[in-house]
Amino acid sequence: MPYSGIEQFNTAQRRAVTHGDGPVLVIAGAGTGKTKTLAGRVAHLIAGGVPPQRICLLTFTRRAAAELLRRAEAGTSATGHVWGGTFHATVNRLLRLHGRTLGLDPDFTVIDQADAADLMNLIRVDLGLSKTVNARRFPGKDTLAAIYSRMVNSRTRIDLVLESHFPWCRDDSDDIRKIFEQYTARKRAQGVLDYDDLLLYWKALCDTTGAGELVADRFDHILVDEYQDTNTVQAEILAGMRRTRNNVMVVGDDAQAIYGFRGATINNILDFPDQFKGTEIIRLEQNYRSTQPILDASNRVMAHAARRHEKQLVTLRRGGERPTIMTCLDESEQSREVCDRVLAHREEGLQLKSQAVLFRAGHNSDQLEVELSRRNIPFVKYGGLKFIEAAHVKDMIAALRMLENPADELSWHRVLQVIEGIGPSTARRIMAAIGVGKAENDDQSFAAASDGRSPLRRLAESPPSVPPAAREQFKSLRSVIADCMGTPAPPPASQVQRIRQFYEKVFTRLYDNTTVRVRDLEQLEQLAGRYASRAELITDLTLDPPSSTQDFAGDPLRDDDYLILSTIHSAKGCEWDAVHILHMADGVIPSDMATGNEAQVDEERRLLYVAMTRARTALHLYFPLRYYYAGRGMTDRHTYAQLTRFIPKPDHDAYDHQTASAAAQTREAETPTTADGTPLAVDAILRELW
DNA sequence: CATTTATAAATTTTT
DNA sequence: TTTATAAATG
Repeated sequence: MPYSGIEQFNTAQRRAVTHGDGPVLVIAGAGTGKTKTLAGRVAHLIAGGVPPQRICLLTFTRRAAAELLRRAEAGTSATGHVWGGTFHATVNRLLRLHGRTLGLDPDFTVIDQADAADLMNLIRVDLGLSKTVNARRFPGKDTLAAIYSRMVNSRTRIDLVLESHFPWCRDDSDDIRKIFEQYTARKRAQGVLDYDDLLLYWKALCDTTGAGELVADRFDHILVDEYQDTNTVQAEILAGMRRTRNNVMVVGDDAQAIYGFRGATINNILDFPDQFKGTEIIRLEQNYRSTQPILDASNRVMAHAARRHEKQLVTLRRGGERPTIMTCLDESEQSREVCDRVLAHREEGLQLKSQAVLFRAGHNSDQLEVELSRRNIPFVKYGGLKFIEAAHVKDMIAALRMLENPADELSWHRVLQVIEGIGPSTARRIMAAIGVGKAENDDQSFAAASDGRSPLRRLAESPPSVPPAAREQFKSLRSVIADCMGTPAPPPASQVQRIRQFYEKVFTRLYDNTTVRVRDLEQLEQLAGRYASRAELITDLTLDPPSSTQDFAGDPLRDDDYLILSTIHSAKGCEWDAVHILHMADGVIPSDMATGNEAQVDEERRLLYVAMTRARTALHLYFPLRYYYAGRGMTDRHTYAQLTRFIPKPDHDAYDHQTASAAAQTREAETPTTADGTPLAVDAILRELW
């Protein structure tokens, strides 16, 4: 039975949708209907008789997967069981089924990057590497996690990674190696997997005789979205999954590769035809999203890239305004201008929801958020500070994970220290006494604590002594654990509730604005109500966390109109009628931290390209002239910024240049025009005081 | 001796 | 906003 909606696709899209067997590489420029094509492909396969559960659709984010499946469903009747999601979420499911063949306990728990960093830090302290020596500090935990992740994901030797991306850590390579050794050993011993492990285990699974074929044969078709942002391990996984069957479609755009920092490599796209013999290459170059002036400006940004990109997108959308570059005096004027323009667009009939403000780094929108709140303009921020990163949420997840996986050193370490009177060393002592953590590797002291009982039983039956101040709370923690471990175990929501009650007493001492935090945990409790098992709840919270409290169903804001604020990275794959891009200053874009080599600068350039090509009809770039030195206290010391190097003089005719009022006035003030030559900068001086 | 409190310093993007 | 060190406290 042919797929019915085929007439809605152009020729190239149709080739992709109706492609038969064998490998396909789809090069899909920005706004060329990539999502629609992928969804159509899935619908076509199902209509052609492929059982949905034999299709695996790998996407970059969970949001992308949900959107794709929603659209695919619109084309057919039954798509409920397509395996869709991120690489990480997919392998999580696979490992619960097949992990045992790798010697992996299927009850493993997963830690995110922040947890990984915390574990690194734990080891760093153990090894005595956390101290400052000769005014030099050992790399921080986030740096360590970043080095490790890049090393694994690009499968590059540590020396090379340090040399090319973390040159300031070169001298510490021996100690870094020691930390990594311990890190992997402890994870292994404790049944804990980090994000990178998930991918490695998938690859290992593919390489295992028997299990490898079994897993690969689950799927008739594998489709991968955003292939330009996959890393070496992911490419190896794909190869491993397609050793015998070669039905595979990858979709991507080399001009939109923006995840190099995560080990992604453009070689995956370039080498795909070599890796899979007989690959058909399809190019989608017809843009349906943006007006011509917006595309012109975007194409010219890319034209200066060191590595040339073959395609120049063309659009059918004639007419339209040139993008504007709005020069502002400083960041606060930028915030006011953005608000003014957003509201002006709304007057013209564009909903707030169809507009977005994009920026390089999460904190770039801080001032704007204040201004938006002041003017009562509702907004939702993507990719900023996340729900899951809040300390009190981490506390809750640590407690749940400790119950689920009592060997998990990291969680015990966190939970125990919540109690007044228990700090790092008492926590360590307790953990050693019940047989958690480092003791596992240290046969001497472990032998003393090792009597075959689990840490939880030991805690219940022979509790270690604690300082007097901690006794009461320690007792109540033990009773929480007992309640949650009862048989049958209470449902996840009840466990969350029980833990929350314990934390409520503790939070007043630890944090301020306790009420807000407790409310967050109440929402978490509601979320837990949708889960039958604690394991599933924990995994979802780690692999697919609610991006903010607004993500919870039933939030009144959901139905309202609100402006989107997003980092450029998180805006990937999205589109809006009007797009506002903040901080077009050199040093922000490209980021000062990413100008080390040409490859890094090029990635920043692609980042700007991605941001600009999100716009359908209106594109506004904002450029603050002045940047004040960050620091506390009142200081008006500032530097003057340069417009981003990605828009050089010869390209200025692609934009409409405007100057915000205060900036214009300052410009006048800097060229004295009064008769007596007195600078008329009084107003400007006063203004700077605000 | 261990914990808590206070103070000074630091750099981005995310599954 | 987090994080290492020093001083204060139990």
